[in-house]
Amino acid sequence: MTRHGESARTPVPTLKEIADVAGVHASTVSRALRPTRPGREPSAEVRRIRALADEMGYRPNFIAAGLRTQRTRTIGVVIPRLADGVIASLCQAIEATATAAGYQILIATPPDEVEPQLRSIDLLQDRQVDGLLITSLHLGHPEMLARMRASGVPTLAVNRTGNDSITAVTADDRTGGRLATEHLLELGHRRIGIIAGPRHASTAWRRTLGYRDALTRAGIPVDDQLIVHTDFEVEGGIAGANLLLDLPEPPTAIFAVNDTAAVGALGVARDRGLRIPDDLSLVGYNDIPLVGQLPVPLTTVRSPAAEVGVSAVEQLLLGMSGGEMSARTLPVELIVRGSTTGR
Amino acid sequence: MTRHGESARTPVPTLKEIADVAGVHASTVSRALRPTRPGREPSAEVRRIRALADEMGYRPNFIAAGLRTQRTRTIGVVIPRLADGVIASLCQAIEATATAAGYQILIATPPDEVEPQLRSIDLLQDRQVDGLLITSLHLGHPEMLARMRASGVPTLAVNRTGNDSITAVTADDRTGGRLATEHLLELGHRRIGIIAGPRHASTAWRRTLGYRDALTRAGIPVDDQLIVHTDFEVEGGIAGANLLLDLPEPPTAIFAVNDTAAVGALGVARDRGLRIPDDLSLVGYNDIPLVGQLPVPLTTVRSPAAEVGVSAVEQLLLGMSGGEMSARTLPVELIVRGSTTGR
DNA sequence: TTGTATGCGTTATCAG
DNA sequence: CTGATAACGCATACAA
Repeated sequence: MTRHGESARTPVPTLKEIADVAGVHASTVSRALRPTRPGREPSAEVRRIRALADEMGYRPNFIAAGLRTQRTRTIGVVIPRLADGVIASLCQAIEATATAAGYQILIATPPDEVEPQLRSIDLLQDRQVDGLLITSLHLGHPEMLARMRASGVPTLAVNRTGNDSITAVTADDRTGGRLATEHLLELGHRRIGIIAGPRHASTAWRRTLGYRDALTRAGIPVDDQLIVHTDFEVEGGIAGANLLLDLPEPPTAIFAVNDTAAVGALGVARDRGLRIPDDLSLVGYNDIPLVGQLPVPLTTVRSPAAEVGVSAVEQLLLGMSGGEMSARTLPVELIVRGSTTGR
Repeated sequence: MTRHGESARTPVPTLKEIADVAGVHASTVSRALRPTRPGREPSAEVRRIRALADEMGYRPNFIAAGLRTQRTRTIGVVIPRLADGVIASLCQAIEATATAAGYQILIATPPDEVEPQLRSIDLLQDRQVDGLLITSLHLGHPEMLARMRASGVPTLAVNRTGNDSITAVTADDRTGGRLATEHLLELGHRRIGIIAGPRHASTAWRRTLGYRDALTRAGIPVDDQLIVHTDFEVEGGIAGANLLLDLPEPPTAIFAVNDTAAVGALGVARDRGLRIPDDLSLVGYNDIPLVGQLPVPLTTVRSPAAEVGVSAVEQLLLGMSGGEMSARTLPVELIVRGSTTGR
């Protein structure tokens, strides 16, 4: 009877078992199995051992190797809201880049609150990850930094910024927010509402900062009534749009800081009999694949989620090999489609 | 200088270091730190040791413990197409359930091809995962089964079925496909096209099977021209809809086996000047949050992605504790909205 | 190049 | 209940 209670399993052989069959010492097998230095031919003995290991179905035990070398070839990823398509794209890019570099990723996708996220960091560190990627919404939280520092594991913020003391790879959200708003201003809109996402999410507030930038540059005073905070989901878009459109002096255009919320706003417009873009202009953010195919395709800002993931892993790999990680801010692009028009 | 080249890090203390300070043996610390049996008070000595460990910032090393116990408290998840929102929801549910049970998840999201997926399975097994969840599209592939058997690790198919020899937790895709098609039949449609997804994806072909079921029951011969295979993305929906609508005798209704493809079809309808639902009825699949908010909200089938994830982890936990895993097929629900009408 | 010995941090077994 | 010891599987410093 085996540990898990199954019956017949072919046990994976260990180095020692290979060695016994080969008539050499385990350490010899260990050495024979490690990659030959480039340019050098493996000796006949090495080839023999490798063939035997292969035949016996040898597979290295990463746990044992990790204990010995103090390197697990594992990257921890703390990534709340994984169910969101944009976040998932980011995650897939992280995984692909890590895998290509010989790393695996250990994922935690805790709720959007500080405590669970701290627990996630601890758990990943307990598993001796070689590096840590964090897309938390609460990076500014002091305890967060303390935890990240504690273990000395190279840690990088992805898609978010917190404190300056942690290196971050993000998209240029502030510019994105400004581009979206400037586009509406150029079309002649003067009352522009913004569905601004959660207060504690740096992506959201940086896009909102860009919105403020644009208005300020245009000499238009910022009306705080026009800034509504909600969540990133469809429901948030619905709630936000209703708040804005119920104002005594409602906006003629709405900028939602993500596409999902923009679609929620779309539903509200539909229910109120407002035509897009004639009665209301709408701008989203992220350019998720769906929004280009809507009956009225959505004007939006394309944010390079996959590139952010790739770049983050690259920086982290650098950090893990003793180098200095540097912050990256990747460019975004305004995609003008049919949901915005002049007035 | 530490391994990774940083300077000042507070090294995490080991059991031995705690023991030295406490003036006891490491094994005593180990025992003191494991949970007291419920109902029993921890002794004064145990409390003293725990307080000291806490004060010194002790964190258990899972790698070392795993080597010793042969249990890593890790579940491997092979989950292609993670960038898809539905898959990501499934993944998040898996993670949450696993975390709640004290497990972490190691993720691989390989491309939709056999070879990379086999590699993913091997890599996860090399890391001594205690159990394996696989949402591969290629579960039928013989090599796939061989690999899954090889290590004796409890393995479960999620969201897919392959061969009967592997236990699976899925949604009832066949019924879903039938419900969608029956709805269109009841509305009077007789030429119903289906954007049927990839041939090798069991979810897709089971939904297609349900489509065939419905037609057969209604005594309507299946016209193979009306079944077009594409991918799961927006682009697939566009290509599929174009193929169908270019037929000499085009369908009056289209059933897309996922919402994303349905939105692609929506774009095609828009470009061709076809009104939904008057000129063309459209049914999707999954009920992603967006589609309820479209100008014409989409009729679709709600598939319980999160529940599938939860149930899969529950079954796997059962299997890992020596029990017998059993197959689950979770119910789906037709959601009728505005994109379908009679003719 | 090969074998020997040691240790990574933990837990299980055994004797006291 | 505690301490000592061994072992998990591997990698490496050192000696041969």
